[in-house]
Amino acid sequence: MKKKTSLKDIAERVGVSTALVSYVLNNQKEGRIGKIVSEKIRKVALELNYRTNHVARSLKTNKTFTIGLIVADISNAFSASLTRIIEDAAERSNYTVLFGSSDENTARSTKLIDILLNHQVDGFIISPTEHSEGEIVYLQENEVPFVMIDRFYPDVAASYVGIDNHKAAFTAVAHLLENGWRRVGIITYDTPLYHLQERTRGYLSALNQHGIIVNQDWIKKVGVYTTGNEVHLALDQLLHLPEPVDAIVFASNTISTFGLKYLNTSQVRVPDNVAIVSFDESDASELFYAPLTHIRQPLKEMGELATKILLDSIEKNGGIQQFRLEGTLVVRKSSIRQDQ
Amino acid sequence: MKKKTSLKDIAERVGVSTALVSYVLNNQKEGRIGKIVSEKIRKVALELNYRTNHVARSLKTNKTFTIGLIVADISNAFSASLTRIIEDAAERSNYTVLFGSSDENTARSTKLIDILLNHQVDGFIISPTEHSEGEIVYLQENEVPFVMIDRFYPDVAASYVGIDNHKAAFTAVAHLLENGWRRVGIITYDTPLYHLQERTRGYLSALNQHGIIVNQDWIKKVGVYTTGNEVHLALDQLLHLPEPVDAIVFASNTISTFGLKYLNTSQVRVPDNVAIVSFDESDASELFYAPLTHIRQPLKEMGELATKILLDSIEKNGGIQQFRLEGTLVVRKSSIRQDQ
DNA sequence: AAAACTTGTTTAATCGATTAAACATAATCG
DNA sequence: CGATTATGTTTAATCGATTAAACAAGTTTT
Repeated sequence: MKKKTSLKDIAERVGVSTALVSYVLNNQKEGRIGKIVSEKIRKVALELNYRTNHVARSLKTNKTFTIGLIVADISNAFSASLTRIIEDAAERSNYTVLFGSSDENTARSTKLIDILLNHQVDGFIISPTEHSEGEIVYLQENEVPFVMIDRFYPDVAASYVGIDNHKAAFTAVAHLLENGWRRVGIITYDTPLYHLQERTRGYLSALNQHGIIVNQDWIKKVGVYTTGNEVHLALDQLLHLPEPVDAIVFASNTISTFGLKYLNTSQVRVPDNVAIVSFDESDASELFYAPLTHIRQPLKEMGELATKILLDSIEKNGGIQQFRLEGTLVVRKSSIRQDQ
Repeated sequence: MKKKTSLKDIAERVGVSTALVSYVLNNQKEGRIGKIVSEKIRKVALELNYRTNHVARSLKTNKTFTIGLIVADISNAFSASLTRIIEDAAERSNYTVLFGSSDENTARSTKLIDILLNHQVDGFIISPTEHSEGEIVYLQENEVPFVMIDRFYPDVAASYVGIDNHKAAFTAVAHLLENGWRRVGIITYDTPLYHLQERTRGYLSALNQHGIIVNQDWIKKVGVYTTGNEVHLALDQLLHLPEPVDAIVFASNTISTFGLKYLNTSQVRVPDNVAIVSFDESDASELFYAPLTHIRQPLKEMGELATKILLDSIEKNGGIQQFRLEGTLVVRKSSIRQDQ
C-alpha cells in the first residue's frame, strides 16, 4: 500500500505546524486562524488527498467511532435485516460497524466480544447466546456501553430492546383458538434463553386461559443449531400423535423455514390438515402455498432504538434503558380454516 | 468506560520495562527472556485482564487486521451468505470485518470505501456498483489491496472472483429449450454492470444457437433498486404479449423473489403456463409451490477464494488473480413440463 | 586475560493526530 | 504610553504498543 499523506506532509508543504493543520481540518479554533493559511491548508490537503488516520486519532481521543455488533448468524434473514437497520442508523451518526456471528455458541460469542474489545469498539449491540451472562456482566463491570437486542437476561440490569414475547405468543395462540383450532403444538428451541421461554409460557397461558389441557407431547424442542432434521422429526411426531395436533406454532423463522420446506414436500395440507403460525417473517411467509400467519417483530424500531440507546450511552453516558415493544400478528391463510 | 490496563501498568507492577512486557506477551525473543520474569508478566497480565490495544498496535505496525467488505445490501440473502462466508474465512486468519451496504449506489459506495479507508482497513472485498470504476481505479493507483466479488469491470486489471455468467445463462436457457419451451423471456436489470450484461448475452446466444429469433419484447429490464412493482409489470407484459412467452429467466434472486411472490398470487401456473428458471437460490427456490430450477453460484468457494486472494495480496503482495467459477444448474420442478 | 559470545533487560524513537499551554505580534483601552 | 486583549501560530506532551539498538553481566573461547 502506498504511503498515505499525513498531517505532517501537509504542514511541511504549507510551512506551518501540524497543530495548525489539525485545527483547520477539524474546523476548530474558528475565527482565530488566518484565512489565507487556512485556505492553503485545505487546498494542499485536497491536492495530496489527505484522509485522517482514524487509528491515530482514536489512539489519542480514545474513541473509534466503531460499534461492535454480535448477531446469531449474519446469513440468517432476521439477523441480516437487523444488521442492515443498525448499519444505517450507526452511519447516520458516523459510526461504522464491526460485526461477528456468534452461531449461538457461547465460546464463539466470548471470543468475538474479546476481539472487538481489542479493536476498541466504543460499544456493543449484542444478541446474546445462552450462557453468555458472564461476558455480559463482564462488560457491565467494565462499564463498556452495550445494548442487548432481541434477547436479554432478565436478571441482568442492562439495556435491551426486544418484544414482549409472552404477549406475542399469547396473541398468536389465542388467534388459533379463536379460529377453532384446539390441539395446538409448538416447535421451539431447547434452550434457557429467556425470550424463547417467554414464547412457550405465552403459548401455555393462552391454552390455559381457553381451558385447554396441554399435552406435553405438543411441545417439541429442537437444538439451536438444528439443520432441519430435528424440525422434520418434531413435525412428524406432532402430526402422528394418537391424537395429532391441528395447529402448530413455529417459534422462530429458522424453524419455520425448515418446517415449511418439509411440509411443502409432504402430503399434509396447510391449513386443511394443520394450521401454522410462526414467529418472524421471511420470504417463506409469502411464498409458501398457504401464506403464513406470523408475528411480525418491529425490526426497524428495534434496530434504531438499540442504536440510539447505545450511542446515548456512549456519548452522553445515558443510563439503562429497557424496551419491550409489541409484536404484530399478521393474519394470512395458514391459520384460517378454509371450510368455514 | 473504565480505564483499561496497558503494558505500562503491567510493567510497573512487575518492575520491568514495557518493552519486556511486550516481548513476553507477543512471544518474541523466545529463549532470551528470564523464565521467572516472563511468568510473572503473564500472571500479572492475566490478573489485570490485559488486552492489547489494537489501535495502538495498528498505529505502530501500520496494520489493522481488519478488512473492509462492501456488499450490495447486507439484508439481501445473497449478500448475507457471502458475508458470513467471508467473515468466517477472515476470522480464521485473525481478521475482523468492517462492512457496509452500497445499496447499488455509487456515491454511497464511494463514501463507504472512504470511511473504511480512514479506518485503515488492510484491504477490501467489494461487490462494486455500476459506475464505481473510478473508486476502484483509485484503490488500484494507491495500491490498496482489494478483490472484487460477484461483479467486476472487464477493463480494470484487478483481482476478482465471480462465475462465468455467460455460460451460466446459456446453460439455463439451453435447458429450457431442451425441455420444449420456445418463447423464453428474461427479466434482468437495467444496468451496465458487466456480469448482468453477460447473463443477457448468454441468454441471447442460447436462443440464437437454437435458431430462435428473439423478440425484443421478451427482454424486460427493471431498476436495480426495484421494490417489486417493476417486476410485476414486467411479468404482466411478458405474459400478455400477443404471443406470450412460455418461459422466463429471472436474472437475480431479488427479481426472482419478487416475481414468485407475484406469481403466487396470480392465476398463472408454474410450470403449466410458464416455466421459470432463476439465478441464485433462496428459501424461495424451495418454498414456491413449484420448486425452482436455478443457477447455483458456488458462494462458499467464491467467498473463501476472494478472502484468500485478498489476504495473499495483503500479506505477501500476491499479484492480480481473476477467477470465473462455474455456476451449477439445479433442476427442479419449475422448468419441467408436467404433461410429458 | 582479552576478545567474543550469551543471556537478559532497558532505552528511546516511532507511528499520526490531538490539544492544552505557551508564545509572538498586533490592536485597543484607559 | 504601558497594560490589556485579540489574533494567529507553535511547542511539546500524549495516547499505547512496537522494536532496533544499546547496555550489562555472565560465559566461553583462544
